[in-house]
Amino acid sequence: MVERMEPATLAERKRQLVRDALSVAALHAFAFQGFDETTIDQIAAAAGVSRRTFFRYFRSKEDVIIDSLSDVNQHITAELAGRPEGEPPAVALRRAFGLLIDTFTEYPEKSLALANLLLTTPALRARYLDRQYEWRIELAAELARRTGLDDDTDLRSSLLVGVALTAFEVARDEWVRCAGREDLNALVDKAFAFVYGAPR
Amino acid sequence: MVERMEPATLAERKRQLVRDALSVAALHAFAFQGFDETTIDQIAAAAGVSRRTFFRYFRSKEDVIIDSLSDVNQHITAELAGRPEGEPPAVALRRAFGLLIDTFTEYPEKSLALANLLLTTPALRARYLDRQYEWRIELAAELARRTGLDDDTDLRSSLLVGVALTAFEVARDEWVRCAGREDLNALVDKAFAFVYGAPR
DNA sequence: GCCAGTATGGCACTGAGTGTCAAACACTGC
DNA sequence: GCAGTGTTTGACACTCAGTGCCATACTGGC
Repeated sequence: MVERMEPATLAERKRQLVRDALSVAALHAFAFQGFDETTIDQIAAAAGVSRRTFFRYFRSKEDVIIDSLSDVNQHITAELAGRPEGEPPAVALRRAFGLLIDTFTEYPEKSLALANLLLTTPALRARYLDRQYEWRIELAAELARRTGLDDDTDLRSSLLVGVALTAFEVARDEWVRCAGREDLNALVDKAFAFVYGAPR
Repeated sequence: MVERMEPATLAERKRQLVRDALSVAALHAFAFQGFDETTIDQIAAAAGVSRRTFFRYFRSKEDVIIDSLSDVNQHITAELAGRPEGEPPAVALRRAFGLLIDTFTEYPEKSLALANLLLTTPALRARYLDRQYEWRIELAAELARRTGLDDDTDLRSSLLVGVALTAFEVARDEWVRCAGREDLNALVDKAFAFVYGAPR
């Protein structure tokens, strides 16, 4: 989940090493003693760097989590961009979200733990929702490009993305609520079918 | 906007007086020198109280804004609860949001300034979105009660509320984007018509 | 006028986040 | 191998957010 392809230079690989060490230390501390109870000093110490260095890699404690989600979001956006041109927006969005669902169902316990942490820690949830808000704008721009609409004068792409994200989030929340016992794909399908009731 | 009905006891009225003084001082400072640039010491000093007292009225700088929005949300939720039993969900939600739109169009400059502050200040936007998330759950519970559905086992009320809120937010964002030059009611109607496309 | 409850201010403390600077390190051409 | 350049790091100092604690002042009822 944290891994990425090897960069060219040694300096960058070293930098990535420190970043990963901080991520791992942070996630471990969050899981072990809670998010709010973990101080940045503890994370830095566990990763073997100074507090000041932590801030050279992450803007805040929250960003350790949020940044990794942004990577996934980026991935989904790229997937949407790669969907066939003629595909209806709702279908393209559903397919793109499929990637997200795959990462959820591939590591169910980890995903559930992360989602619980995200949704029950106020500071974290706020930052997460903010990130989703920005993502919604990015997705809408991509959808507007796909359909050839002017994103500025037309609300339709924003609405389509907003509705799709709502459907996904409600389905995911339900999946988290039942501790992953229901099938996430089926839940999302049901939610999409409901919000996109009649084809458009 | 800040006003509320006179409480019985004198102590409560006095308390409200301090709270209002802090609100006014904060809003003035935010407008005058920006949210991030305003310290809590400045707000407290401007309101004539100590920093410690500020925290006895608001949990944070953000909460000065967020708390007032929560009051409005509460109002809308009550309106939804009061809509006729037989009214379809989408219509009831649209009518309830009408109250919100009224407060926007009644004080357009103030609302636009507040919305801009809210959407351009990261910390504030995150807190706002978090509040909206909680509100969505409250509205869904109310809608479930109205329609006699079990909120836990049925995603439909959550989805209906989510879709309505998305429609409203996209319309409002567009209204803010065009600096209030378009009619907010018309924008929201258009958004609702699109997301609830076919009757269900 | 006494007593209980509450509001306030002052103080001290922890923790987040930032600017600055000097030392350590790696990478280049010579 | 060596000097020069650019980057990473740790250390220190500082501001500000947020909280606990306690002494004081004010308000109510009796």
